[in-house]
Amino acid sequence: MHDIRKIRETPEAFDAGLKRRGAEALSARLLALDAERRALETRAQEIQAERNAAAKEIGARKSKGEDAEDLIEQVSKSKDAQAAAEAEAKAKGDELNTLLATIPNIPDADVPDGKDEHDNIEVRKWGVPAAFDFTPKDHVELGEALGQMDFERAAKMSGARFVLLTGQLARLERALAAFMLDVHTLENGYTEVNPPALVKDTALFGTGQLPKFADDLFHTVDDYWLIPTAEVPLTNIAADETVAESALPARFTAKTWCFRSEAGSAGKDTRGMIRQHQFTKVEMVSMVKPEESDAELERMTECAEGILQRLDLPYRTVALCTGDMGFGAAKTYDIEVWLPGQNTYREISSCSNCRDFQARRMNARFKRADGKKPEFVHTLNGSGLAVGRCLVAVLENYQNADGSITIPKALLPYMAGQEVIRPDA
RNA sequence: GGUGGGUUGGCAGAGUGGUUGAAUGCACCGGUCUUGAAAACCGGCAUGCGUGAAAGCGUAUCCAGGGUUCGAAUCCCUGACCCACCGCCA
Repeated sequence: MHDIRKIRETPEAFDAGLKRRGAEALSARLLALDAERRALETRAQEIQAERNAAAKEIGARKSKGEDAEDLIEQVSKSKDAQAAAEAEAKAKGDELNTLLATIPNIPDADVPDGKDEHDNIEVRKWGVPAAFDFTPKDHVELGEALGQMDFERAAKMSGARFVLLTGQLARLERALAAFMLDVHTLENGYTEVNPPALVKDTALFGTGQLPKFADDLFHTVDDYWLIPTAEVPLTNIAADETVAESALPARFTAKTWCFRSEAGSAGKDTRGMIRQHQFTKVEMVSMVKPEESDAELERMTECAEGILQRLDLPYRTVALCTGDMGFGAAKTYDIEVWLPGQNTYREISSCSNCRDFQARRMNARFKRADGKKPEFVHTLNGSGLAVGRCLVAVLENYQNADGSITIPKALLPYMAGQEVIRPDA
């Protein structure tokens, strides 16, 4: 959500930012609504002030036992005019807010301009894809041959885009998530959270999924929404709160299921575990002071990359261009892991600085020690990592010629002594 | 799901429909006193919005939304949440 006062002050910069994202200039329309709203509000307040004064006078007269009928009659007349002005002001305000709520965040100055993912810029690359002396299989072939990854049975009960992991693969997924959580909590300073997976619409408005992207979400009949990412419950921890400066930075991590309708993705990544309606993800969220959010984005991205480094999975980090960034982000790094089965890098993490965009929507503030007015915090979120896709990466990168999977060293403590995953006996 | 009770400032807690943004206490900030501190005493102490160069002025806010009234923290209706008990339940 944007600050209308800031738009008032620098409308050109606002429109220029929208243009970089491929959106039309809106400041003129916003400022017209804003001016109308304020004029109507002032008029309503003037009428109200007169009525309040009259009501006081009536009270004063009555307490002295005097007659006040003339005033009562006079004041009654202004009632409709006031109600009308108030209603109009509210209508304009609603219109303004409705429009504001659908406007994406403005990209940072250093975000590369571009139309789509082809214009993203690689900022670094880590690791060297292994050379196989056989043709590497993709995770579907590997998992099904192991007899521990079953798309057909999942489809029987749930339809497309679900999977049933069993045995050692189910354990491997659990191991990955536990490993990530341990690193983030024990080494990276994040507090582990086990949050609700069903939330109200206000929470989704706060992080920016609503009102624009309802189609991407699952909605229950009794009006809950399934979270598409733990970013939603973790960031909303700060909603409607004003914390002390000393409480920042606040860092939270959670392993949750994420539920996405994938409404606009029909036909895309239909094979395998890459794009599912339900997947496990370990998420990181930070609330920081405005002057700290640039550094925090770098830090968070390093925390995510650290997981891949310790799993010895090759990856590259890209800076998203203006056209590929999410609604609430001012700057985003995607981390893409190497998948030998697809012979390409695929997104496994996305780390974003939302600045005060979400904080303003959910009213998340902090107060500096010097006692000045509360300010909005800056919020950041990043996957650390997408567990399902990480499982895919482990299978494809650690596969052996016979179809068995070597367990990455970092996961051995989580695998009950098992070093290699083989087909079920 | 049922019945009953509740929701007032940072906290606790008053508040006969009339000049109440709201008593009082605690906390907090400033001052007096003190070698220093404590105590005592004095004063201050909510937020949003509009307007204004500023001081200020106006307006709204006592869970939320409607209503009655010249006037609502106070009366009426609806809803949310909390607490207790009952039922059900991992």
